Amino acid sequence: MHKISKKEIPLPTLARLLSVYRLLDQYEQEKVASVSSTEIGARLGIKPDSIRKDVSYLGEVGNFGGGYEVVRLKAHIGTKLDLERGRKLCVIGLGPLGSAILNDADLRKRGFVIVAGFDSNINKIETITSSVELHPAHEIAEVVRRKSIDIGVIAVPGKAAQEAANRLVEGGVKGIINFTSCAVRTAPGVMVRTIDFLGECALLSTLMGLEDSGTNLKKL
Amino acid sequence: MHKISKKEIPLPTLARLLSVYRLLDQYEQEKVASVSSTEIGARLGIKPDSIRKDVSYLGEVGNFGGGYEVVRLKAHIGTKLDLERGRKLCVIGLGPLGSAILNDADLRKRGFVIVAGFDSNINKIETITSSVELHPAHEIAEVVRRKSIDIGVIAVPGKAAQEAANRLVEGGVKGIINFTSCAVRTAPGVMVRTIDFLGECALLSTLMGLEDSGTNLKKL
DNA sequence: TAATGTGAATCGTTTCACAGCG
DNA sequence: CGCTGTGAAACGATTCACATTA
Repeated sequence: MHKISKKEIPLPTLARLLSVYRLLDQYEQEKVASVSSTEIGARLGIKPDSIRKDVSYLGEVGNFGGGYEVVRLKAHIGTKLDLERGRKLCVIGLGPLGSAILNDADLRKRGFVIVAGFDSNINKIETITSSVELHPAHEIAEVVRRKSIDIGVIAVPGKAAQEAANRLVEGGVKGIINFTSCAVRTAPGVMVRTIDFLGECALLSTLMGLEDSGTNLKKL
Repeated sequence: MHKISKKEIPLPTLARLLSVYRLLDQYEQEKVASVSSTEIGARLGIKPDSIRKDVSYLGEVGNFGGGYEVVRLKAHIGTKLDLERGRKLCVIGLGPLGSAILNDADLRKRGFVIVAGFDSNINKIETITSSVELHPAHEIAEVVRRKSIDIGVIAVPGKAAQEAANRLVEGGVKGIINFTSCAVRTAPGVMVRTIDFLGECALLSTLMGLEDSGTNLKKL
């Protein structure tokens, strides 16, 4: 089987494929047998064309005239993208946000397990009740290495983000989720995704303030 | 002055401009007088070319040969994009995530004020301690309208997201931040930004699993 | 007939390269 | 001379249109 590479599949396509996969999981539980690109698109707010092209990056799998078999398409995407693999995460920063993530039940359902939490404040480590092992921040690199943690989630104040990232990279993580508004630099090969709530608020607010300038109506 | 419209400024540019603005704020506090596109870019992980083009969407403001005056550029961006305007937010869903957002101090610093919180569980409303007014979920539309809330933050379980969005739109919000993995549909004119932690984890994990296929080295 | 799969056209963004200015 | 500002070229993703097939 041909192993897919980053180069041959656009990032937006990958992101959409993942949400299609989740949707298919729902359909599967609801015992739906088959769906069309139109139905999937309507449900996800994506054009059917796009769904079809996205799916076709992974090879043919649909039934001409009869849409996609739910089980088959799900398996197809899952296999090609190796989605059922588990990942070990850790959370750095145990403020309200970090604590919320620690106890997030949805992660587990998708194969993500949080195996450690860190904070520079020793009090918090002793106070917080959680099923996850908690450690002081200076042990990040060591624990990440020892437990072979794949992904680090940074939930510290902005100023401490780069330092946290450095320790994670030192420990050998291959991916980082950064909840800070601050850009973090890492070694090549370590992927970073930033989730910037404040930034999204600002973007939304700005968009709301700009002129619409002309109708968006294409056809009447 | 020419009022900028959504059509004439690309979304990615807008997002970058907002982070430039935040960076300038920092520089201003550090009493830095001027910066070049190269410095800004290095700090933000963006190419200098891009910074210059982004800035130039708003008109000329730099000093040829001498970079940008921090104060002037900040004012320029701030004015053109009307960034100092305040916005009223509300949070729907007072689980760990929603509660974390309620107490987020950074929002205030940027002109965002949370003026209401909602949950369908009456117990939570009575239990949670917060400076924000809390209401049962069935009052969403009414309170949003009465307080002229601009933005609704959805922090409920996925299944309840669409319903929450409907109530927000009914109340007249102009923007929604959706922390759910589920797509929400709204009336035209109401902007939605989705922050999907689980999705980001999945995307990161998948990217980590794909082949790099060939070096990325352009020049040696 | 009702859907998929896909080259080709289109659209939008980024990058390039250099003219212009202090 | 250094750095901005900007048309033009390159790139990447989306949309279109239609041939294809159960």
